[in-house]
Amino acid sequence: MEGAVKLGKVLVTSAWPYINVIPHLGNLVGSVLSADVAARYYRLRGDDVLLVSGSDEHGTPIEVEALRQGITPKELTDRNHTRVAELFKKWAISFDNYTRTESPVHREFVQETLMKIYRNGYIFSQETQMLYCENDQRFLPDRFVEGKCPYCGYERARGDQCDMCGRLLETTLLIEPRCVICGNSPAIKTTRHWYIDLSRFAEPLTNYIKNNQQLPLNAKNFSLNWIKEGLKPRAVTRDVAWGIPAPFPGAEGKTIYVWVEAVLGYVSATIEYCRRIGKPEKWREFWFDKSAITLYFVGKDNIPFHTIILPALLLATGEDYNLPWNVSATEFLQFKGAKASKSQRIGIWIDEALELFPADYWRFFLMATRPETKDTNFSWAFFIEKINADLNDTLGNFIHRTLSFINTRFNSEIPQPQKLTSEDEAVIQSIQDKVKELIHEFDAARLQSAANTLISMGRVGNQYLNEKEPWNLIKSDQERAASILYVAAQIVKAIAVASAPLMPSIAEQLWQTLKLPGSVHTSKWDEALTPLTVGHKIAKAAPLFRKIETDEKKLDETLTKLRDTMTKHA
RNA sequence: AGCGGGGUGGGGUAGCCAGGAUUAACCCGCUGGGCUCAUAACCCAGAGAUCAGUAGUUCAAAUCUACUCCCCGCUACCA
Repeated sequence: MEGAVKLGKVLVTSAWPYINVIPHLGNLVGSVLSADVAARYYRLRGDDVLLVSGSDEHGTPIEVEALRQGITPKELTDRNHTRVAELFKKWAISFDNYTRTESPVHREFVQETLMKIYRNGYIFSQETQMLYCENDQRFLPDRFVEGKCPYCGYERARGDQCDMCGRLLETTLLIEPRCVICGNSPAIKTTRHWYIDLSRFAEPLTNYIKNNQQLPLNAKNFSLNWIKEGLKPRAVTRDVAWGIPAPFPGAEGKTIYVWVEAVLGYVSATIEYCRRIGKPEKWREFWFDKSAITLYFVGKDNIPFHTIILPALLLATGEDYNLPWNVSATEFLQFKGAKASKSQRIGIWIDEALELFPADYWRFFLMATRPETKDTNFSWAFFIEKINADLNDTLGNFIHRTLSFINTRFNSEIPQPQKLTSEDEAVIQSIQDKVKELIHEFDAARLQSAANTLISMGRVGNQYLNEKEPWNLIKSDQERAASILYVAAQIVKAIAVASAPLMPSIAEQLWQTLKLPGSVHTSKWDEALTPLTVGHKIAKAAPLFRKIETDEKKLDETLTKLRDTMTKHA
């Protein structure tokens, strides 16, 4: 059997979380979680899948946060990386490699690749003027400078934009500028930086984006527009101590811009994984084999880094890398109408969420509300609705009424059906159609629809049982009742497989209740449509979900309390 | 300001890029009915939307075009 089917290569990646803080649900939904759902789906399809990502840990905001806490940047990111990696495990994110930008493999790969691009003549250096804080001995990115807006007089305008009047600013125009870190007035200082000349890739990038059939509309339009407006050279170096040293001649003391290294991390993480499993050359299958699929899950704020910067870097190596096959870009998950903000306590963080409800509840909910075409809004009311009505009442109840019926009336054995009627066949057909629908949705990264389709399988089951009333038939026509439950049991099995990408532990629990061999996660998608054998004994069913009995107000209070105790421990 | 995305029954969403094979779909809620196997869960029927507005293209527009209003994001050194 082995080797009979050529497996598809699928590299699934997620934008690298920037770990100055723990991610919130909005960070998770479009990137890491979506990537995991997709990866789990492709594994079930039988593809050779690699899910990689890592912590993005360099740059000014990390340095500043470390300074605030009185520790070194490395101490900060060691701690946060460990914490975030643990949390992703609890969220059941099935990374093959969750690495970090401090990884030696990554550092070496970034430096080598940039030197390659440099030797190919796409990188030049140029002097520029930047604000410098003498007190902190640090160059200040625009957003680390505040001052009075020259247009509206707002006292806390940032160096790049005034939040009050919305105007874009030249940092040097700020009245009474001050360093956000220490409050002193910054000076203007000349410095040299290295730039990649993106404009030289305008044509290949345009062709690539136009011809990419998978790319969602938001990513496509945004990217084409960027190119149309004219690609400008982009600095690949920063005057920051905490980062990967720039390898260019004369660039001593400079580090690589975090986004440039983060996107190259997709490659380095693949290399690192393949070395670890003892197949150091295997990474090329994912990055150069033209039949391989590379799938990126990102939030809309970093579309250009994946549709323009990364492809440009890959093209600039001259090595025929695979460019992103799809960049699934989500809009934002808002919280009660506002953007998540740690300081204003708006939002829910991924550590807190798990203290309140099981990971699978969140996973399902987040996919069901995944902001695929527009921003969506988190509210407890909607969360409760999804968990109670969809998971518990529709899906969970169907599974439970079916299995417990088999437990009590058929001695926990899959009953022997008679010849199935056309109505029975129609229901089975309907479930097969749902499974096919799921395949289309997962293939197109339409994960929100997939969550709905999964629930609709429960609806089909509930309708079927209500219509056939096996609880009455069992009194008059035991054999007919047996047929009904046989069919219902097949639907349950299909649900067990189909729910695996979205709710891995619930799916596994169901798989074990059905007493099927091994794990649902090592089985195959086709199992969804393979019937349970007659006489097969199942375990005693227990409800898979519990209804949420509290209300919005109580949940908010619980969260606030939780937050206070967690802060104390931190 | 420029650019991108969005505005769809009371609430939440899909459909729009490739206009019509639908009476504008789905979930929640609401009204009425049914069922009692199941976690007071389930099922059926019904009310409720001229798809932000205006003008246009077309035999045909939620879908394409133009303009207007409102919300979100980005604007290249925040990451």
